Amino acid sequence: MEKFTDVFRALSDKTRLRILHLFTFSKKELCICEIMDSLKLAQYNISKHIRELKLTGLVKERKEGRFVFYSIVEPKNAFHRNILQTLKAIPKNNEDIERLTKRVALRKNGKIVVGCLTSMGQCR
Amino acid sequence: MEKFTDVFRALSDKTRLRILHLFTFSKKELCICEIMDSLKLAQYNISKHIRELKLTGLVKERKEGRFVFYSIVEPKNAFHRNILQTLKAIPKNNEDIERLTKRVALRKNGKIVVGCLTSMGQCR
DNA sequence: GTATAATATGCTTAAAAGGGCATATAAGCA
DNA sequence: TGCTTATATGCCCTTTTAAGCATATTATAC
Repeated sequence: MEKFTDVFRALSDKTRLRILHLFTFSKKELCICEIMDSLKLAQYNISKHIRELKLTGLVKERKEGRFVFYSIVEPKNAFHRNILQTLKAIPKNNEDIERLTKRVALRKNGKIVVGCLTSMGQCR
Repeated sequence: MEKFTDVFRALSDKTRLRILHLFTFSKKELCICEIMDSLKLAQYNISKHIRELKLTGLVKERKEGRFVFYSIVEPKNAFHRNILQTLKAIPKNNEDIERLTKRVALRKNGKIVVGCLTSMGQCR
């Protein structure tokens, strides 16, 4: 039961929902700098929230060089599937999506070539 | 968005999930004393948690004399429907269900005739 | 190796949440 | 009216949580 409440707790935060929305919209792996530029939040903030999402098993990571790519974990049971379905029913923040679209467009052949643009936090 | 995070927050508590499970299992209106006897928790505790569930729109109440009957609100949108679907995918606490079954069996023609049995809190 | 960029994390503080307990409110009944 | 029972709520205390800030870690490039 604890595990289930933990998932709900992870979803009970506005920033974490915004992060998850970026994933479900883009259907891509995203790195921290892309997320922080999309949400206009500090780097440490994104990192911490992503950590929560990772701990509850909603998000996974893949390291590639200096970057870490995060993405949604494919559901492995009914509960998990229902959670993702539920997320789809939540209206997304349009500004976030717009910024994400622009940000991802800066990739060259899928590779990140532009670092953090936002000067929030200390990532530049 | 706030509204959505509030629903998730409401579900991020073990006791509240146990309460909701009683409703989804019994498909009935339940009163506080039946819930406290089923979960073996103090009355003030149940009252407070039910209040949260009411505030987030997951549970509604109907007053009947000295008793207040609570029940699940019928979903009115996709998000709400998905939430209830998600709850179904969570394993229930068997002891709770067993106690609830016994407790509800004490009703006479659907009327509550036995008050709080649990001596927790101050309901008796 | 050194500098730099991406990400993680420890510390502090403020706000929220949950349990325990006492008490308030409200309705039925003697 | 006064008592009892069902439910609600205010207060205290402890724990958790999230943000801010500084700093640590890791990998790349020079």
